[in-house]
Amino acid sequence: MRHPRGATKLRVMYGADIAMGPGKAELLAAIEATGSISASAKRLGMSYRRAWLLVDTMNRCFREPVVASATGGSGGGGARVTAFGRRVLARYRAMQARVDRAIDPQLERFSQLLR
Amino acid sequence: MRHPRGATKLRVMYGADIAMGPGKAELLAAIEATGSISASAKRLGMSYRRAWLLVDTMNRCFREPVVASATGGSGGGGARVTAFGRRVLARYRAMQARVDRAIDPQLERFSQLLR
DNA sequence: GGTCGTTATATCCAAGCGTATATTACGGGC
DNA sequence: GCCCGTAATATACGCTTGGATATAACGACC
Repeated sequence: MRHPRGATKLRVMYGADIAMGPGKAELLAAIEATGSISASAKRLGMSYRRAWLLVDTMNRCFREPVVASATGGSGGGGARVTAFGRRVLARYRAMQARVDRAIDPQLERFSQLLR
Repeated sequence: MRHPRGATKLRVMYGADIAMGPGKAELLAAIEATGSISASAKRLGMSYRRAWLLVDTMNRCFREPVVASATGGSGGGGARVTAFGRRVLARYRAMQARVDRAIDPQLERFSQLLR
């Protein structure tokens, strides 16, 4: 099996930048789980800077923020995925799954052309 | 209409590099039309270096070369898309079209979440 | 054998992306 | 009011990508 988790990567563009993609979806899920950008970055093995930039891009691309963050307070602050953000994530994943299902048999055949 | 030519980009990976994607497909079509890598590069507005690297990557990724090139000779040489390469291109485009059709209505709805 | 246009290759440079690091801002809790 | 951990921001560095340029190799044609 050449593509365990699906070999297609769905990227939804908004102008020049990627509004939603595999990395941003994972990050969103991590923030939902950890309640923190820095903890999510650590979990996903990326720098805090990168994680923050991804969040910033998402918030700029969508009509409403997908992540709401707070500085200070108990625990120093944190970040949470908004209800809107959860909808975005769910719909993105549904699309990704639909693409995978639609393409799977053809991709299997196409992969046989590879080395 | 936010995605005139389809907003999805299908990239087929082979290890670390992209065996086939939108750019390589366009390049393949250009080579088929012009019979030359340099002419195709000019037509697509990319450097010869880039075009050559894309061709090289494709030839390394697939079981058989998708482009056969010749140095010297009448016209200084040239490049042609092999029969195998035409099959690769046709199948890739079929997959891309299938993805677009499968995802179109959902993508339309998803795009409404964007700014 | 010289000419010609293309492939193939090497070198240099600029821009973008990502990491690492440091610093500041923030606000609840003690 | 101080402490703490996180968000937010800035800077420096390395890596990769792609363009511009130069050069060599090649082979049919005259």
